[in-house]
Amino acid sequence: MSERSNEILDKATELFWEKGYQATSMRDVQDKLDMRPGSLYARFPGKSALFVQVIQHYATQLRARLELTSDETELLTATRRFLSDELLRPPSKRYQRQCLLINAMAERSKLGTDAARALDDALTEIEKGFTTLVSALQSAGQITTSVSPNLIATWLQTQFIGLRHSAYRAGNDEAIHFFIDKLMLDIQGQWPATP
Amino acid sequence: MSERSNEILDKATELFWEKGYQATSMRDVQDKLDMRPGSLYARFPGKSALFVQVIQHYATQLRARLELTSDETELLTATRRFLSDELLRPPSKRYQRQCLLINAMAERSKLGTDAARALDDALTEIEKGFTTLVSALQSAGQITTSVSPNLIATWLQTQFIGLRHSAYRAGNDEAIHFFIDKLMLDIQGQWPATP
DNA sequence: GGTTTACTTGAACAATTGTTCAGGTAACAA
DNA sequence: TTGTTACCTGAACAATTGTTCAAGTAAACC
Repeated sequence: MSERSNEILDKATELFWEKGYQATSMRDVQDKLDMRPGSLYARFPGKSALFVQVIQHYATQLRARLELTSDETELLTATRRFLSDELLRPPSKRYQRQCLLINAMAERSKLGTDAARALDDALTEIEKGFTTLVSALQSAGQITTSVSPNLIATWLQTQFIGLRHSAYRAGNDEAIHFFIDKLMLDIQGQWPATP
Repeated sequence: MSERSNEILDKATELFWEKGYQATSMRDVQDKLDMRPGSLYARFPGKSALFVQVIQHYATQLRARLELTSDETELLTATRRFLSDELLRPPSKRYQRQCLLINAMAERSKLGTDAARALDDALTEIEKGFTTLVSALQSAGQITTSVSPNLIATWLQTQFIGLRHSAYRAGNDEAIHFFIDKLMLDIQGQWPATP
């Protein structure tokens, strides 16, 4: 992957993240990079293929951040810091508080089969990252082992999705801190009987 | 509002809900209703105005369901039933598991100022419904009063958003039941110090 | 020097979009 | 009957979309 291709991917990620898939035109991408259509199509076969690569890049990075969190020693503290970092993106990059993949899910019907597949794979990839974290927490004796790591991981991802929406909409960040605190209590709290 | 206009609104709601705002063309609406453009534009000034009405209709109905829930005597049971009903929409209407408004939020940048405003208002409207429910729960002594009803309502709405995404993606519904059980424990569980 | 390779340009295409409009129809009031 | 109102038809519009392509450029390799 050449330097230029990486630059294209980065700028395209910004656009797709901020505006969505359909709302981002190839001309938007061209303008942001000062490129002509032919140059862009020489590297990426089309809009859909470009989006697939953006999705994969995004999921790989997010999972990497989760794996990094799972390697720390103070796991609960690390978990809290991970959430804070993701949820409290500064005002200049507020759009990043929403999840690119969840945004894409809302437009799933207008994605080609390949992009829809890539989207599903990306969400599964991230779930794996959460599972690693949950397993680490269980091994360290920080949370219950009476519920399977996969199920807790899905629960955690669900919390994460809800919180990202909330963080995007929220007027001030105090409520977000409060919700993170609540989550830290809940994950250590009581769990229902496993189904 | 005439009978025909209501029919238009219903069909348009289905389309916008299932496919999203941009992905739904006025021709889609026309085809679904076997109408010609002029007939449609005689009743609704344009696509954006149609979407505004769909949003308002959607929010009004959802809030009404919350108010109804708040009127029951067994409030915790009613809350659980509300969640089950919303989250476990049958396979034929699976798209309804996602929230129309949250989907619309992902396309916010491509909405006109009027539609964006309507979207914000709709979300506020629903939050009011949650606040009513939480206040009722507090008055009945079912949950803590040490946290303001508004904050718990926002928390509950956050949970609801995450769960709807999860319910849409989930392969089987057992995990969803488990998450609802977990939510019912958490809402009665420990809460952080209020900010 | 000659040839290939990779990249660029800028115009153009076909399809789809939201919307408009001149003219038609049918019911109802005066 | 006459006029009004409300709705409808079907073709057409201008703009935007993703994408293609013939032609040019410039560095790399023989």
